[in-house]
Amino acid sequence: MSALPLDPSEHRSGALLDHLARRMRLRAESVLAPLGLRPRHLVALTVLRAGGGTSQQALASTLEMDSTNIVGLLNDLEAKDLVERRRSPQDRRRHVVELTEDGAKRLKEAECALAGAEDEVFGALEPAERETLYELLRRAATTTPISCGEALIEEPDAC
Amino acid sequence: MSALPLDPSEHRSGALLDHLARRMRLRAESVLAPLGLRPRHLVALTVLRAGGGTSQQALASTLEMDSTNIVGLLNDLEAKDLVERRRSPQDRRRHVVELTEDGAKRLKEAECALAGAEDEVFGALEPAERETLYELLRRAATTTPISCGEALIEEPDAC
DNA sequence: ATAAATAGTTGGCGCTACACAGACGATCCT
DNA sequence: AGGATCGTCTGTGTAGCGCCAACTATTTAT
Repeated sequence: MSALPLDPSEHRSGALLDHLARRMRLRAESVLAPLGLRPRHLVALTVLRAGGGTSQQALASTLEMDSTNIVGLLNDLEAKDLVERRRSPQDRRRHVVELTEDGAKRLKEAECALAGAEDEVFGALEPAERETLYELLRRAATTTPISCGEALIEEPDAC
Repeated sequence: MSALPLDPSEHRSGALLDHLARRMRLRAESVLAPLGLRPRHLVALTVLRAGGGTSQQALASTLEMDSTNIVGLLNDLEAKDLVERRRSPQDRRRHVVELTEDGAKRLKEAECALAGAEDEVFGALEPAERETLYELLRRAATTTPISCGEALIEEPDAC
């Protein structure tokens, strides 16, 4: 298992990711509608659960969204008491955004409700494989991109 | 490997998938722009490469897009000679859509160009893990959802 | 042979997501 | 005091995309 002729040169996951995300999102939309949530809310809640209390601009950076649009997103979530905005004691300009208990519960409910949708999309994978997939995605998601200096150093562009 | 205490009950990949797909798409857009492509074109080309010659409505079903929008998508690709529409000899109403040589080449170029973007998004994963991820995504993507009767039979909704 | 169904195309309408820009209050840092 | 920063609000523009309707070419069913 050492000198595999592995040539991952063209094994780009981007398009597949896009494709599957779309499939999931389509299903998620209808499943989540009765819960008053949208896919994008789920993403925010998930990030919030993983990251704990973060400022809004940190959230904007993680979500890679414009901060002005984060406002509306959080307004939605706060109106439903799924999220709480508290002023930071250190810097009172900042809002520390945090998941409420209700938010965590609702997130869990939503995830539960999504089981069927995932069964459809990931039907080809066995439970253990899905778990592997989840783990890989989770790890990739919980690291801020570009943060390491890698991208700055090398840019070979030679495939 | 039987009675693992694995509890994947709340390990839903949907949100992570969405999140990472967004990150990739944002980067892909700028990387692909010089090639005259957009993320959605990449998805279509990828599906086409995997699936061989398919009718447009089959493509619409795979991509889970409205068939009227498939037309424009294919117009783009055909205008660039990346894709070919031929009438099916069996059923002359149908268009058999197929990747051209140029299309396959361009797709490969695009994938090559996306290497940097993936390095940013999947920086947390080692090459072998990325390969695993790719393989899981590929398998999940190359099976039509709902096609099996699974989803029709069971709908427990009890988590 | 005639009717009905199907594949693709075109055009238009409308909604949603989002980026972007401008202006504002509150607050921090010099 | 003055400038930078965080969050908020509002408005504008654009892109993706679903959906409806009409039309042609073709197949299939009666």
